[in-house]
Amino acid sequence: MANLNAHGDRAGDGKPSPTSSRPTVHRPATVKDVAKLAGVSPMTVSRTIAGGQNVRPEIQALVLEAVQALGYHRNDNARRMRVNKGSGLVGVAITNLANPYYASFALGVEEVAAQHGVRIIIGSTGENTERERQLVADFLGRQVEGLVLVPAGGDSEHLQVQALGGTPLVLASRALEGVDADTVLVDDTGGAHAGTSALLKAGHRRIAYLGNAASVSTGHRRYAGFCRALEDYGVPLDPALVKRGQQDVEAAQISMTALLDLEDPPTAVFCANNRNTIGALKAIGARVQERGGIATGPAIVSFDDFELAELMPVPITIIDHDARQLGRESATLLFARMAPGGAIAATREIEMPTRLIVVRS
Amino acid sequence: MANLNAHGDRAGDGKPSPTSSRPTVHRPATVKDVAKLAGVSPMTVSRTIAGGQNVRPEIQALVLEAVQALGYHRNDNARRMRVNKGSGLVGVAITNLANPYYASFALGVEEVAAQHGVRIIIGSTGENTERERQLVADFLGRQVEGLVLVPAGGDSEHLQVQALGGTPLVLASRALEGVDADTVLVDDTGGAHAGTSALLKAGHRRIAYLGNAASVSTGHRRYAGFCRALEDYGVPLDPALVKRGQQDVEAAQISMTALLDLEDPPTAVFCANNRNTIGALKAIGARVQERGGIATGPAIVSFDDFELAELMPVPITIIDHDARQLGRESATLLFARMAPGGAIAATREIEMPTRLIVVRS
DNA sequence: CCCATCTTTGGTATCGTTACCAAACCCTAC
DNA sequence: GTAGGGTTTGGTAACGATACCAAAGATGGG
Repeated sequence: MANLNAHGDRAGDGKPSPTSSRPTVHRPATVKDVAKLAGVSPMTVSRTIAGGQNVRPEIQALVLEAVQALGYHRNDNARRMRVNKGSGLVGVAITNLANPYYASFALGVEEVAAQHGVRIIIGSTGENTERERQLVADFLGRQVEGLVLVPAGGDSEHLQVQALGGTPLVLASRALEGVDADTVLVDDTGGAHAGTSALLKAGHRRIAYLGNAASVSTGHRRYAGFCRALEDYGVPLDPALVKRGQQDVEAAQISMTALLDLEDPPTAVFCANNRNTIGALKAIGARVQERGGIATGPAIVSFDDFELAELMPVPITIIDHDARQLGRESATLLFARMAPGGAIAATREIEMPTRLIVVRS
Repeated sequence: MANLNAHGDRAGDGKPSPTSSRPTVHRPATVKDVAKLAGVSPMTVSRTIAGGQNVRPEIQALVLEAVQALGYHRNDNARRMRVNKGSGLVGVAITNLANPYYASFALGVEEVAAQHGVRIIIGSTGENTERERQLVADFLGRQVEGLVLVPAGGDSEHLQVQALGGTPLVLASRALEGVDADTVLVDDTGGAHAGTSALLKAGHRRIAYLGNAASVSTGHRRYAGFCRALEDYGVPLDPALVKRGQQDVEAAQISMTALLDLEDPPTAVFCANNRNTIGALKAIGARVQERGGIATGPAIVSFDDFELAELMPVPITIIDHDARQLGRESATLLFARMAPGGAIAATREIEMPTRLIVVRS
C-alpha cells in the first residue's frame, strides 16, 4: 500500500568484500536492513514484529511491507540471547533414528516438547560412547535447556552434573551406574521373567535367548529376568542357546539361523528387543520359504511390540511397552526438572510396567 | 593442578534479584564467569577454548580447571553470531516422525548433514499446512541454513523464495505447484504402473486402490499410474474399489475391512503407501484369525517396502524405493545449493527409480 | 644496554536483537 | 496558552563470544 522510498541497498552490498570475493552466499536480512528500507529505526521494526504495541498503523504497514520484500525473519538466536530466555531446545540423543522403536520414542519426546513450545534437536549416537560425548557437547554448546539420552554405556564422565554445567538430563530406557540423573526404565526384569514364564508354562524346555550386549543395562536386566524364570522352573540354561550382542537385524538373523541349524534346535526363542525379533523372524521366514511355505518354526517371545505381529507364521507372545509413552514420560520428567525449583528434588527412577500380549500360542 | 584463587562467585549470585526471587533456574556459565574464576581476561579464556594459540600452558591449565569447575560450555549461538558463520543447522519438516518411512528419510538427511558437520532439527507437520507454516517460520527464526520439507500440500505462500528470505529449500517425496525449489521425487507414476501391471499380468481384474489424499502429489501420481495400467489392459475402473484419503493405519484398516466385506470383494489390492499397506494387512489378518488361521486373502501390491513382508500370509509385491536414500539425495541437493554459488543454478527435479520386488505371487 | 621482533595479554567494538530511558509529539482541560 | 497526560519514536547498552588492535612482556643480537 504505502510506497517505499527504496534505498533498497542491503547493508554490506556496497563495499566489495575485501577478504574473500565468494559469490552470493545468502546473508539473511536483519532489523537494520528492514529499518533502512522502511525508513524507520530498528527499534520500530522490533516493536512492529513483536506485535506492534505503540506503533502507528501506517508505519507498521511500511515495516511489514519491507519485511515481506526482504523475506526477513527475526533471528531467534540473537533475540533469545538478549531476552535471556532459554534456547527453546531440548537435545535428544538416541542410538539410531532408523529403529522404529527409537523413532517412536523421539516422537513421544517431541509431543511433550511441543506442548511446552520447545523444539527438539536429534542426533544418533550409533551405540558409540565417543559420538555420544560429542553429541552432548554440541547440544550443550547450542544451549539446550535439557537433554534426553538413551545412553550408549561405557564411560560416563561427560554425563556428570559437573560436566553438564547443571543442564537437566534424563536417561531413558537404560540405566547408567554412577550418573545422578532422572531415569525412565522399562520393567525389563519383570517383563522378561513374565514372557519366559509364559513359554515355560506352555511346556517349552529348550528356549533360546537372542539379545543385545550385556554391557547395556537393558541387555543385562532382560537376561537376568530370562534366567530367573528358567531357575524358577528348574530348567538348566543351555549356553549353546544363548546369543548376545546382536545390534541389528542382520546380525540377529545370522544368529537365529545358526540356532535353527542346531541338531537339537530350540522350540522357543526369547528375543530381547525389536531388532532381534525381526532378525529371528526373518531367519524363520527364510526357512519357511525353503521348505515350500509350510508355516512353522519355534515359538517367539518378543520384548518390544512390532507392526503386523498378528500375521506371523509362528506363535508370538509380546512383552509390550509403548516407546512413545516412554518418550513422553522421559520428557515429562525433564520438563519437571527444567521448571523453576525443579533442580532441587532428588533424582527419580521410574520403571514403566510391561504388558504381556499373547498374539497366538 | 594449579590451585584456583577462588573468588568462586558466579555473577549475579551476590545481588538478591530484585524482580522475581525464583530459585535456582540454572543459568549457564559464561566466559566471564570462567575468566573471573581463573583470574584472567575473557579473551584469554576464549583463546584457550579455541585451542590455546598464544596462551601460556600454565594459564591454559588454570582456565581449563575453571571450565571444569563451572561445567562451562561455549555458547555456540553467540559464537556463531559473532563469527558470522551459519547456524550449523538444517531444518527437516516431515509429516510424522513415527512413520518408519519418514524416520528413515530423516536418518538419510542426518547422515549427509553429519558429513557436513551440520545438525538437523526435526519437526512434524502432521499433514497440516498451518503447522507446516509455523514450523518453517520457527526454523527460519533459528537461522537454519537450509530446509528439507515433505510438503503437506495446500497453500504455499510461505515456501516462496521471497518468504524464505533466500534460505535454500528442498522438497522431498512430493512436488508442489508454483514453488520454485529443488525437488526429489520417487517415480510414483511409473512404479504404480509397474506394480499394477504385475497384478493384471497375473490375471487379476478386480483390483482395489487404497491411497492417501489426491491433494498431495504422491497420491495424485500414484493413482494416475494405477489408472493408466488398468487402461492399458482395458480393465474398467470400479469406483467402489477405490478408497483414498487414509492417512494412518487405523483408517486404512477400516477401509480395507469394508472392501473385504463387499459382495464381490477384490482379488488384489494396490496400496499406495506404507500406512495403507499395513492397515490392509491388519484387516486381512483380523479376517484370517476369525476364520481360524486359514492364511488367505487378496494379493497385495505395496508402494513402499516394510519389514517382514516375506512373512505375510498373502502374495505380496513391493514397489521398492529407499526412503533413506531419498533423504540422502534431498540433503545432497540441499548442500549443493547451500555451497558458495549454489544459489545460482536452476532448480532441479530428481526422480528416483523404483524397483519391483515380487515377494510371493 | 637498547632496539627489533615475537609472544602473550587485555581492551574495545561488534554480531542481531531488545530493555530501558529520554525526547518528541499529540491531545485534552483548565 | 500551557500544564499534564498519554502515545510514538529513537538512542544507547547489553546478552555471550571473538576479531582486531594495542600494549606489555620476553627474547636475542648487536
